[in-house]
Amino acid sequence: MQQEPGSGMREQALWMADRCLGRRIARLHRLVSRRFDAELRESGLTLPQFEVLSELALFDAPARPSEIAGWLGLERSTISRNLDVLTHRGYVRVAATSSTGRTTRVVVTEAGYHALAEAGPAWQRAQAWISGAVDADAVDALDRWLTALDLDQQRG
Amino acid sequence: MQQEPGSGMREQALWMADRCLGRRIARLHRLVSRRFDAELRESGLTLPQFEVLSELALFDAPARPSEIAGWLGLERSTISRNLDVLTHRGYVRVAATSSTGRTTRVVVTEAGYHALAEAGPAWQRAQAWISGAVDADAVDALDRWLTALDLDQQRG
DNA sequence: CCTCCTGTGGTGTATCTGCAACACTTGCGA
DNA sequence: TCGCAAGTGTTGCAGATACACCACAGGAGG
Repeated sequence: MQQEPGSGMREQALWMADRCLGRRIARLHRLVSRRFDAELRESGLTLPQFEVLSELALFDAPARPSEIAGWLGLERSTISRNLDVLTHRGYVRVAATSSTGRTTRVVVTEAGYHALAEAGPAWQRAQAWISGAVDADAVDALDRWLTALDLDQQRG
Repeated sequence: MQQEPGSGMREQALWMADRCLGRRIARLHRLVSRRFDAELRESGLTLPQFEVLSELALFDAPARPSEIAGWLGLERSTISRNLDVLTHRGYVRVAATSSTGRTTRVVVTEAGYHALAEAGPAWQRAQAWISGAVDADAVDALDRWLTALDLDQQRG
């Protein structure tokens, strides 16, 4: 610190780099995302599309696009485009529109449920690979993390 | 299952959607990534750039691009482009090239360490937000997950 | 009834990533 | 020494995402 300003900087940089959570979570996401995409490719679904379809199926009622965006942590615009794709394929159906033609509520069609079911084996392979790598505690930790961050984000 | 083929499909789809790990990890990544990018923006670094710089700093020796790609779970091509950007900004320096001009080894420059240190406060805000959401066990679980998947991927 | 204002859906643009393909290098065995 | 195979850095291309922005809807208040 006295004669070597670079030395202190370097120390701090290493400390940050070593414990950076963003780095680790991003790496986990890339590993998992690639695996899911590779497995799901044969079914024609990407992971984000699978996510949208899943959330919509879980909600089990006509949902507004902005709701879906909030659940998934995705941008509203991204949801809008993904819904376009899914609607075009017949997996999702517009349940209500405003007077100007904007879609206000969407639901999963029978074909959508069928696509999800058809992706089952591929999904299971990816899921088994990931869940088999660790114990159940890790999954619980992941869920706690998500709910905590969600609550925190809603407040601020 | 007898007269309602859609019923069984729907059940399976909900089961998958509910426990899908890809969905949850992707959501966590989006939340975390957005936060880091937002905080780091003022320092001019994106999360991936920060990751590359960090790994390189941790390695503390001239590293080959493909090594970095392996550590981060990123594509070689993505590393190549990010290194271009970082080199152009002076944060990274090419330490060795082949006869055809390909970069074979890179190191962090003094300016790179300086950039990392300068991003410290912003990084700490994002890091505190995320790590403050859960207990230390979750971080351990995350690390276990990464090492397990990494080992599994190296084998096959 | 009108105006403001918040929230929402959609579009344009820039950027980034991965995949596929290419050129080159490195190391091994004939 | 000469191929041949595996690995590496780079680039073209297609796809997806986020941010900024715009147009519209639904209330609150005058």
